Amino acid sequence: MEEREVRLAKLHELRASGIDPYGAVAKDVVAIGEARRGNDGDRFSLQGRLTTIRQHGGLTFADLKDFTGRIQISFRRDVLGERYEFLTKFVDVGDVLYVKGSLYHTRRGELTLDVEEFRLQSKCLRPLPEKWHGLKDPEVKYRQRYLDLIIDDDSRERFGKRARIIQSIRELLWSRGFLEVETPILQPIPSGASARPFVTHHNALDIDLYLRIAPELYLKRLVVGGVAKVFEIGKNFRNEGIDQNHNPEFTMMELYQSPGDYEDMMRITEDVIMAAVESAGVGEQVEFKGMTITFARPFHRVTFKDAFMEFAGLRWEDIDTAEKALQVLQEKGFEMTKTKTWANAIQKLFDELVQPNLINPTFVLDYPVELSPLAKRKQEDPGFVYRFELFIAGMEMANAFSELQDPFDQKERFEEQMRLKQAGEEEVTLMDEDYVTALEYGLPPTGGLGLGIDRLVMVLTGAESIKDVIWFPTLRPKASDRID
RNA sequence: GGGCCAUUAGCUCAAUAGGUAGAGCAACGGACUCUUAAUCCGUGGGUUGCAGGUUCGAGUCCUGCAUGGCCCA
Repeated sequence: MEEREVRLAKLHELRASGIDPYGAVAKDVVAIGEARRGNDGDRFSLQGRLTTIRQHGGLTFADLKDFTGRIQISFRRDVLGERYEFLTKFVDVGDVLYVKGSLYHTRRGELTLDVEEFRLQSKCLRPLPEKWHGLKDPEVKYRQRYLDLIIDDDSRERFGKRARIIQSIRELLWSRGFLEVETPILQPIPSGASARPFVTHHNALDIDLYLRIAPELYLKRLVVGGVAKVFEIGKNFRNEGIDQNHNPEFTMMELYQSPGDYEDMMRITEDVIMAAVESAGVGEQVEFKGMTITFARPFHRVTFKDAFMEFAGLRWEDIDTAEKALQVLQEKGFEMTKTKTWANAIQKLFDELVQPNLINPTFVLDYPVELSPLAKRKQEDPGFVYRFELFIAGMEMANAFSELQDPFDQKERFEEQMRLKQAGEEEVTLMDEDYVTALEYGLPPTGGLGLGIDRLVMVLTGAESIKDVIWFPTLRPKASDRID
């Protein structure tokens, strides 16, 4: 008889004897983490999942876990009487139990709750993965995250940290007077960034809508409307490949501040990152994929131009035209697949040669206008914009700029993007006329910032794959789970 | 999209050279009132990811497919 059938038989027997294997709600329970702070003699009611059972005749030890921790509990025949037989007959590893009792320390010194009353809160019908070796199959960990969370303490702590990091960012921004908002996820024009969108259809309106690739243009509309300090934490959706740093849906924080500029954004980026570091409970040095990352402000700053010399040994004069940049690309053995523009070439050179070397938090500033259709031109050098990106551990972590205010310049930048699209460029920032109209009403000087939450959590938890910090990462469904 | 690797009991893993699939944990029965990978005695458990092929014989070799991982584009 398979284990599931054994447990099912117990379930039926319980019901036959009038006991509900899915018990009534217990409203007096405290978190296990809280009970662990109690003293000998304190009485607590707990609810948690039984993860191991060690039976010794008339005495049974077991481990009870919830999201806040683990505690040992003990059952004694001389205390429980008939209930003790119920325990040995009907309770299995994996069951969710309600227990009530008092704390003591065992001879070996372990804090333990001696159970006086207990109740089955939910029968577990399937065997749990074995806790000794745990659950290793990454596919199962992602698909059945609940098993991963039950079994793997590291995973549970990692996701706890994720939640705390997000909370720390939210609290920091609230404390500084930023208003938290929600802007459309279903958008008629998926602009605000350059990425391929997901398409969907609204039946009543009979129009295609796109899942947002960025909330940017809507948040800036709010700034036009007078919401001077605003932020949003939420999902963006990009229809691209999946790898260790990319999931099709990922969590972004975007904020806008007016009056503000990219200098302000650098300061607030440091504030946000350092708050996250603190909330994650890691020191200022973090090990990540064999790299040692030091979080110390001020973060290193280097201009886009100078970064090529500092991190790749390339002189700007040797890559400042399409021809020269394409030639260097070829010399270094990289292919140009898309349109052969300077913007593409220089971006590729940066991605391949500079970015992997940006280990400690580094602000790269003053990007070419060709790469930044939404950022404000530098007054003294209009071919470049007041924009920076933050890199940590070779990953793009944040992107920010002084926002482009001029509606005519913005319109021209959009038009240039549409020309590139016509020329075959797949990823462009799409024209949004309604946004240009908003700018005509007047966007005050504004600094804007976008921060990739998942990647930050990766670095702060040592997770090598973005899938390990996303509760339910995108996977190809099994054939039986497709609706087609 | 291309390459490599993996897929065996509920979990973690074995299986010589192609010769009828094993272990630990979990489960089941029993002993045991301070264990924590509890211990001791005993028992059962497999569509070897799926579909074909080669062979007297396939977990093992070949082809295709599926899912995942890593690398590349």
